[in-house]
Amino acid sequence: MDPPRSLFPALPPAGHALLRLVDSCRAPTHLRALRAAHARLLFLLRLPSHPASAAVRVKLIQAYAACAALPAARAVLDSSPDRSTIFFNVLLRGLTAASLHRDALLLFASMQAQGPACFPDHYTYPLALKSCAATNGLILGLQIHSSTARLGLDGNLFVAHSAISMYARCGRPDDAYQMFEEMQYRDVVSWNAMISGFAHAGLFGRAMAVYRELVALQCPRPDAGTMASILPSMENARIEDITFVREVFDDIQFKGLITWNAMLAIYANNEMHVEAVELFMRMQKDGIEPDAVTLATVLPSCGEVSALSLGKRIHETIKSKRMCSSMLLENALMDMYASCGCLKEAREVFDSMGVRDVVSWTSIISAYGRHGLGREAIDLFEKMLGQGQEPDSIAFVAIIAACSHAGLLDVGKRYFYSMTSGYHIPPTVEHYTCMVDLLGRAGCISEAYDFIMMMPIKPNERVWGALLGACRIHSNMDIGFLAADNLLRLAPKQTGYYVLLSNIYARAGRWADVSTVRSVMESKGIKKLPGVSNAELGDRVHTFHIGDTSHPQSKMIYEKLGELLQRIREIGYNPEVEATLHDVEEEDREGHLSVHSEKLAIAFVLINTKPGTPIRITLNLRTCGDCHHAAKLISTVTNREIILKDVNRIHYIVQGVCSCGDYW
DNA sequence: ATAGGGTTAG
Repeated sequence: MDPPRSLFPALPPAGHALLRLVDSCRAPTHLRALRAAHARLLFLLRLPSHPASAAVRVKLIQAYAACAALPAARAVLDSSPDRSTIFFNVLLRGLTAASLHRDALLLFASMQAQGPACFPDHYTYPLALKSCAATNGLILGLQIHSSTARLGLDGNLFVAHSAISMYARCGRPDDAYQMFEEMQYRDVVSWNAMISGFAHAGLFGRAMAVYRELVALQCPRPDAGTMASILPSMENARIEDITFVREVFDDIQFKGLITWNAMLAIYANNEMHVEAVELFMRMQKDGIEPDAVTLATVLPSCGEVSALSLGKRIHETIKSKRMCSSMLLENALMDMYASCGCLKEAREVFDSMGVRDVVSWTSIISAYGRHGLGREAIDLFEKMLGQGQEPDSIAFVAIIAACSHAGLLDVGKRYFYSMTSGYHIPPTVEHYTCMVDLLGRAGCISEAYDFIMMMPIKPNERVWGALLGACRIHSNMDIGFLAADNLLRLAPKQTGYYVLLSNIYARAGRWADVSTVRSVMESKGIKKLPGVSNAELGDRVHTFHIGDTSHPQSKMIYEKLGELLQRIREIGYNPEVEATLHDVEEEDREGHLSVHSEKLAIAFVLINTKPGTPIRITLNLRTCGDCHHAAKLISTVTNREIILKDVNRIHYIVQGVCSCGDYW
């Protein structure tokens, strides 16, 4: 579409064509074309004297900013004799879009001195307030907000919304809410600003309350922005809130990409990976074209439910749309493949990458680590250093965890100590947890305990949990009880710890402590996370719970499982009653063990696939010793590879041998 | 010719 004639009175046809070209320059790769068009415009119009000059310059500033060439955009502004507020507004927009908020605020501050033609207006203030919010600049934000009031601009919705957002993000959520309540007229963005404001202030409950109030009002209607605004409040959300948001989502008439992407992210952030995958499938059925954000959101969920064929289809989509230049997607692909046990494919993605960042390296290092291939992880870490890529805090978590999974005690320790000595990266509680794990699994229980005692930060539940797990493996009850008591005192949120605690105490006959565990769980309202296994078949993910009989093929699955258990008993399987991590009544133990969700999922895949097809299962807990043993023997008698991803690592089982070396 | 809320990895 041509720009309005009135703004470009004396522009020849060639000028219009050039302006269209300028408008189409929206990415750094278009910069050459933009410079060329700029040069030809200069020649054609003999800028700056041409009557259309101002409007052309505004377009040039906009285009340079969109191409991330901010100095060039600035140069156009500086060289304009006829500059006015709008020039500054456009450049400000470019700076805020590039997150250059300090530069934006400096530019804003310079406007006043340029004279009345360049005074900030109702377009300028929202941008300036946004930069205050992003830089936590409450004082400046207050000053700017009071300027808008002096100029009578505070009734402008754009100004009001950016002020609400600024207050909420600068630690004044109550002031934000007061402004919101005092507004004469509110549109949907007013509500969205308040919802996201509370979210960014960490007040998730208040964000949800405002969200529910908006929905109850029926007017204005929630939109894509509403979905995106509630998203950050929905980490570990209550299931009724998620269901509620889903209903709102279903009611949104014209769902754009952001609406879909936000709903996908809500599922993905709440461990509802099957729902995320199903929503993605529905999205495709409805003919909505996914973008890079969609795919980066759904790929981790594919990994979490072993949806390898969907993951591969997404990979094909990425290739066919030439999205592969996006590092974000390549990194997500590596993780998806690794979670599905496809180390080779993960490595192929890594090797094919033109540019790699620390996230890419960390992804491939942790892929090897999760597979128990510590040596390869170390080689890659060293290669990363050799190529001049600086490791960061998370890269060290990955390499120390890799050493831990492979039992490489000394190397792991060396990496831990090199963090502070070589890289000035202070270890976080994550690193300490990995170290306790590393020491504990290697059998250095008392060293691990001393390590915790000397930690400069307060050990959390994961640290004590790692020690307790190690004590269980190595049957060190003295330190085990110390760890257990500390863990119990922290009233951990992860339910798996209660099972671990309960078992430890029960094994020692400390029944009083067993009932304390139960009462702590009850008083904190902690419900056991039910064990769930997932397996993909065709274009669906099938889910199994412990003792599940709801699957249509349930009868066949149990028959198959009975047959399998019979066959593996013949080659030495004996249910490890004591090793169960699921707490069940004593007399029911052996019966219960046979129906752990991972066993059901294995039987299900065996029934429905051709001989030799690998069996990919994911489990949302740590696999228990009994299922691990059974899976190894099943892999032998059925001649199948079993790839079991649990919360901690990947068990790649071939002919009765697991990649974890029975050490997990 | 310009402005508000908002989605993506280790």
